[in-house]
Amino acid sequence: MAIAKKVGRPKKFDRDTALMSAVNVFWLKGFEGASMADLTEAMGVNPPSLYAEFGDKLNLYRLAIDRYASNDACSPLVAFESEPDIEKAVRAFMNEVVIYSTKHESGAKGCFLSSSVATSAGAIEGVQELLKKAIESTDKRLAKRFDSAKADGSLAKDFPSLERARLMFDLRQGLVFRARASCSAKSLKADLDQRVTMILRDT
Amino acid sequence: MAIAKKVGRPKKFDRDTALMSAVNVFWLKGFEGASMADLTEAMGVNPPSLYAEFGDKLNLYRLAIDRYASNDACSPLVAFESEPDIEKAVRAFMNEVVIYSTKHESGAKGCFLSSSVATSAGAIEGVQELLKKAIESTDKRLAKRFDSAKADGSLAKDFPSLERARLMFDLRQGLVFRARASCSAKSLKADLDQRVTMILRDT
DNA sequence: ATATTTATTTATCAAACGCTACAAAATAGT
DNA sequence: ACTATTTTGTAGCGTTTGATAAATAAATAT
Repeated sequence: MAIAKKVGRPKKFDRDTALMSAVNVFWLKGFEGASMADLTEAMGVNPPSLYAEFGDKLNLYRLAIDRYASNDACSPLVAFESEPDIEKAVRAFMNEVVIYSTKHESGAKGCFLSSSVATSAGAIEGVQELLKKAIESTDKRLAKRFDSAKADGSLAKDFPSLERARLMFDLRQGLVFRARASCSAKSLKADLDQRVTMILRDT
Repeated sequence: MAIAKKVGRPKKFDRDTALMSAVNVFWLKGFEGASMADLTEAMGVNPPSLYAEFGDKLNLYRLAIDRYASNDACSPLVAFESEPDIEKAVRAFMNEVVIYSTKHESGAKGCFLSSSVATSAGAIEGVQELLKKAIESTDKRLAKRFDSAKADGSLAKDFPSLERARLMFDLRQGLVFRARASCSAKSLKADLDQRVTMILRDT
């Protein structure tokens, strides 16, 4: 029933595509830095349609954060989860982080949450909570992969999954911050080997 | 000759104090999120005086970034540099990062550069460069302390100072990001011991 | 065909924004 | 005391901003 025909003039835009365009604008310019004119243009949605579909600017922002944070297809996470060998998986994750934060198709550097949304956590209602949830959820998602590796014997039974998940995620923030400051992908990969070892080292 | 009396009505504000107040406002609200009304009020400087002293909003922002980035008194760095024992120094650094990013007197969470300036690096001329310089300078400042420890024999001669400096700084970004999302200081200290070990481990 | 529904388009609105003119006030030099 | 110099305080300038009213267009239902 997803494509059930409705009465009335059809929408000219796809909701999810438009929302992702909004993410890109907010990512590049921040909440206050992104004007409604920027958004309507990038999304291909006129102001009245935008307000009817997404509510006001703040609500659109929250929806954009939610859309981005709950993206199962986040490439570093997918790389980490889909590679069977745990060492290669960790390496693939870090590698994808570098690619993602330096060469995103939208042109925006870094990560939407850590390079852009973080700012608004200081002043905009509800953003802190969204960020916190996203962090906890990512920690858990990373830890789950370590748990799988423990289950199949690739990692020791006492491997501290959650601690190393947090470590991996924190290292990621460092890379992403450097990427936002336009450090080169090459420089970000300098310490990759050592960090993979570090993340997987026995206790 | 610093306090040489000048002709004309004296200024009502101290330049550096006002600049630090501007840092706090930008830290909390971001560049576009901070209005000139917010700034003039927090700084205790009327608009005409502000423009005469600091130029326009963008110039004030650049000055604020520079003031913050070149602060020799940054408490985590000072803690790291002043503690003679290298292990205690690393621990003190991480500990101060947690305190600094969760309990700053201004009420702002995180770090001005990584939680706030990073956003504007996407759209505001010159900010990327300022950020990159601040990162490189901090990497080097941290590495210097490791070099001292190598010189006095506390660390092995082949200890990779710069690599571990980058590691320490990247881990810091992770903590700071969590702090901005209002994670508790206690939760940020959970992995402190393991991370100190990690940073100092022999190659 | 006509009515009903929904979305689009265009043109704006009031409010907030960054910024500045202007006159009063406070200092030092003579 | 008077002049020159500099900063302050107030008020308001022209834009830009987030958001909307009204008319038009495109679909389905009967």
